[in-house]
Order: sequence, then structure tokens, then C-alpha cells
Amino acid sequence: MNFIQLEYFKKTAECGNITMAAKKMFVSQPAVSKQLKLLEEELECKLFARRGNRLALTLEGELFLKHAKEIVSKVKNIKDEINFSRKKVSGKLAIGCGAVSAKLLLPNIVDKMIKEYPDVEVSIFEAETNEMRELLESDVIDISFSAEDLRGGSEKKIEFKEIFSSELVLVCSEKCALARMRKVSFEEIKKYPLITYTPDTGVYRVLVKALLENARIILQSRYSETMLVYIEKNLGVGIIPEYIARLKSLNGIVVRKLDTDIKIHMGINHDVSKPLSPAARIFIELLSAEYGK
Amino acid sequence: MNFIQLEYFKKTAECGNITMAAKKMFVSQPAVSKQLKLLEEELECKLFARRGNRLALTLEGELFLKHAKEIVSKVKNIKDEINFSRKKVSGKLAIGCGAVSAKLLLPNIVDKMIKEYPDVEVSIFEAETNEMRELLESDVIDISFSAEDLRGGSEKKIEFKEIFSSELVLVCSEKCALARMRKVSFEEIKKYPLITYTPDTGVYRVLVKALLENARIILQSRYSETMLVYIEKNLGVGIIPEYIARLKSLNGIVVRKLDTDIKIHMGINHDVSKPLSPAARIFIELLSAEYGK
DNA sequence: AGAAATTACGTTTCGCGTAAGCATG
DNA sequence: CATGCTTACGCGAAACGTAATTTCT
Repeated sequence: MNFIQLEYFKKTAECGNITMAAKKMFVSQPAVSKQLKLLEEELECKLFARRGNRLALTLEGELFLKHAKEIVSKVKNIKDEINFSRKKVSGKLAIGCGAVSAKLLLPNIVDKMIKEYPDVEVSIFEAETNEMRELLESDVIDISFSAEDLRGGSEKKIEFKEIFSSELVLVCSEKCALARMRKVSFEEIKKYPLITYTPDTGVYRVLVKALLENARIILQSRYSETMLVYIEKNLGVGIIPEYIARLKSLNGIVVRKLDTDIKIHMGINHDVSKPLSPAARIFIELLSAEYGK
Repeated sequence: MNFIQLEYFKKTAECGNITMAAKKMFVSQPAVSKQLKLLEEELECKLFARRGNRLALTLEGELFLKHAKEIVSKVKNIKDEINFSRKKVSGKLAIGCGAVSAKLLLPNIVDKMIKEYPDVEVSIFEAETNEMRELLESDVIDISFSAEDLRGGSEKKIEFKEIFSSELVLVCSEKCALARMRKVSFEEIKKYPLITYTPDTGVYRVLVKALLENARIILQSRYSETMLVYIEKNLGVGIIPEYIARLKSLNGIVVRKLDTDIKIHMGINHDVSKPLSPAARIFIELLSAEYGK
């Protein structure tokens, strides 16, 4: 049994003969005839009483028609209902994120979102990783896309769902001596002036213990792009997430792996005490589909 | 979209991964994977959020699943419901018919009927054509299968629906002179002793005006078989419906066409003031399928 | 390395259309 | 003989299975 048979049967029952039904459905008449026959064989009962040229529904046929109508109409409506459900997804959706995400990662996601779900008012709120917790708790934002907040407070109100992770890599001028190495260690790096993020960022928090002690820091910035200007001029070496290095076109700058694999975990933070809105779920799905592994 | 895709989708959603769903449905895993992909393309939206190896329903997927479940279960139930409806057809069905029908035409129909609809109590009531009207009106029988009642009374309470018609033919011994002719006329026939039905039969009524006046009647019987005994011994010639002649094996008896085509119309009579019961409708359908043209 | 999903490709199944065959009126 | 249903047969699309490829744990 399949949809075609149900549609052929329904139309034939309505028309009273196969020929007219076939014409209305733009198929040949034997095609309809055969499908009806197969249907009757499968159901093991006659649906039409062939009375000469005329067709009349049998008792079983009438019963079957009732169900066939319901199914056919249900199927016809599924597409519409799904598209309609999109239109019904509305409300506001405020998303917190870092500077790089705001500039490079989220624009195309937001674009998709407002095109597919035009009734959702999306707003992006640029902030640092350690600000997110407060913004979430004070309901300024619904979700944040940022590095994992590792403070691991006793209060587990904020939940983190990873979208992807990225290794930290060294970036330095091609003129720098480190550019000649394939992997570099923290000891080597500490010999050079360091360019890094401000203490309120997620990357800083990961690096602080292992690297930053006793290092000579020449620049602390919130913005990778600002850091790269200094690096390009070989004023120092920096450590940034690999995914950011890949997103930027780096002129005269090289990327080198670290000998320890420190990763930064990017994902969604949200307040578990409040359920995720449909809009938020959809946004996460889109984000995950684009950048998730 | 088709049933296969709905079933694959439903099972996959229930299992949480494609491999297990495919195993449970005894198909290969790529088959399921491809159908799901086609389904998503047709609906123009993702149904599953591919999160690494793991599958999770999207918002649209959840909505779609709800409808898919309904449809799949409806389809699964159709067969059962139709068969169940048969069981539900019950009650008594009394059928009036002539002697030939009772002996030769109805047994296999009744057999089918009580096998497919075991809760219907079928009873056959043998009677003559002109008795039927009274039996119907007094509710002794629900329907009658007999020759058309041509009295055409002013009261149109009894409706006739033809199942088939049959020409009247001459039957005579192969020794009879008429056996040498291909078609015979009433004038020829009247030269021989006539064997015919009793006046209370449908055939008699058709013949009476044209043939029976001034004829020498040697036997009037209710039963074709009795008539045939006389004919076999060449004691006379008879006129019976062609379908009866075809049903019997006739030893030493030949069948010849008449030069005028007088037909007897066999069908269902029923009282229009009472609706046909489901059981009656089914019986008529079976009868019509077997003998209707 | 192992498990799960997708892609690629050859095979089989299924539905369709044309043409021919029957039946009805 | 005209209309309508069924059967026969060849063609093209669709679904399937095996095997190779990719991706994540």
C-alpha cells in the first residue's frame, strides 16, 4: 500500500469511473486500474463492485474511503503545518557572544535565522566570557555563545553545551625565530614578548597558570585583530584559538602548534532554571549544523 | 513523500540512530539514510540534528514525528479495521429464490457469505416468482433473487435490480425434428407437445401470451429437472432460460435458439420502504460479482 | 581501532505509457 | 461501434544492497 494507491482510489471513488479519475490526475487509465487492482489484492477484498461499465463502492470500499480521505488530507497538510509552525516561532532572542564570534561566526547564522523564522527578533550582545554568567542570570541574554566558563561555581545554574573545540596555537611573524619550529613549547615562547587577551576573556583564563607567570606581556587586548597588528610587526608573539587563526587571512604571520594541546571549548551557555525557547533551540541547531563536529 | 519514508523516519526517531532502526526493519542502513535525506530535502528542513554520531530530533522533526505516527498507525490499522468490520456485520438475512437458484446458483454464494461474514445467519427460502412480493411485504424474506416480477403493480413498493438476463431457448430431444434447425419459431414449436412451467413462475408469465395460446401442453412443472426428463424421452419440447440449460449436463438433449429474443431477467427484489441491511448489500455484491455481467 | 553516517555504483523492483484485448450498452 | 476496464510489454525512475569513504568516540 502506498500514497499513490490511496489517491487513485479516492479520486476514482469521487469520479465514479477510472477514466475520468485518471484524466484529472494526469496519468493513463491503465495505471490507475492496475494500482486499484493491487490495492484490492493486498486488502483481500473488493473495493469497487464492477457492475458492467459502472463502478460502485462496496461496503468495504466505503469504509476504506473514509480512512483514505483522512490519510490523504493529513499527508497533504504536513508540509503546510511544518512551514506554518516556523511562522509561529516568534518572540525575542538575545544572544551573547565574544567579539570574534560577533564579527565572523554569527552573521551568517543570524542571516539564516531571520530568513527562515522572520517573526523572531534576534539581537546580538557582544561581551566577554566572564560577563556571560551575569548577563544570563539577569536575563539580558537568553543564551550565550562563548568559551566554556570554567569557574565551575557551586551554583550549577548555568549549563554549557559544547559546539566545537579548538586548539590554541602560536601566531608569530614569519621573521620571528619561532617560525622555524614545527612545535613550540611554553619555555621557548616565554623568551619573547607576549601578546595576549585581557584577563576577562576565556582564553586568558586557560593560559594564565601555565604560561603567563613570569612572562613579559607587551599587549593585552580584547580583540584578536588588534593583537595581530602587533604580531605582524614582530613586536611579540601571541596565542589564539586555531579556529580564529583559520578564519583570518594572515599576511606575514605564521601559525605553529604548541607541544601541549590546550583547547578552548566553544559552546552555548544557558540558564537551566529556565526552559530554552523554541527560537533558542532553533538557533543552537543552526549553529551546531554550521560549526559543530 | 511516501509511507516508506514515514516508517523509516518514525523508527529512526524511536531508536535514536539509523543503524538500529535499519536492523529492526530488515533493510540496509544506507537505504534508511538516503530516504531520510530525501525526506528532509522534500520538506526543506532538517528533521534530525546530526550531532556527531548521535541523532536528535529538531523542532520540526518533533512536529513531523507527531503526524508521522498518526499516519503510520492509521495505515497499519486499515487492514484490521476492514476485516474487523466484516466480523461486525451480523444479524439475519433471509433470501427468497426459485428452485433452480436454490439448487445451482446460490450454494457457492451462501458458502462464501458465511465464511467471510460468519456472524450473519443466512437462510434460503425456496418459492415461486409471484410469491416473492407477498413474502417481501410480510417480512418473511429480506430480499429475493428471482425473475423480474412484471405485474408492475400501481404500488411501487418492490424494487427490482437486475443481476443478469438470459434468453429463453428451446430444449428438445436430439431425435426431435426441431433439433435439425438452428433457430426455431413459435409456429414450429406449437406443432409439438409443450412442456412448460406452472403458471405461478416467472417464465410462464413471459411466455403465456406469445406461445401458450392454443398450444398442447403435456406437462406443467415447477422444476426444470422434471421437465428435462420428459424432454429426454422426446415426449415434448420445452422452453427454459438459456442459463439453466447451460448449468445442466444435457444427455441426448439439444438447445436451439428462438427466432425472437425473449429474455428473462434475473435479479434482486426488495422492499424500498425498508433500507437494505449491510448483510443484504454484501450478499448482492457477491451475487453480482459471480453472475453479473 | 571501532562504530555510525554518508557517498558511490551496479542491480532489481515498481510504476507508467502505449497498444491490444474484452465487455458493455 | 463507441466507451470503459483489463492485460501485455518495454522503458525509465526509484529503492535497495555492497562496498568504499568520512567522521566522531
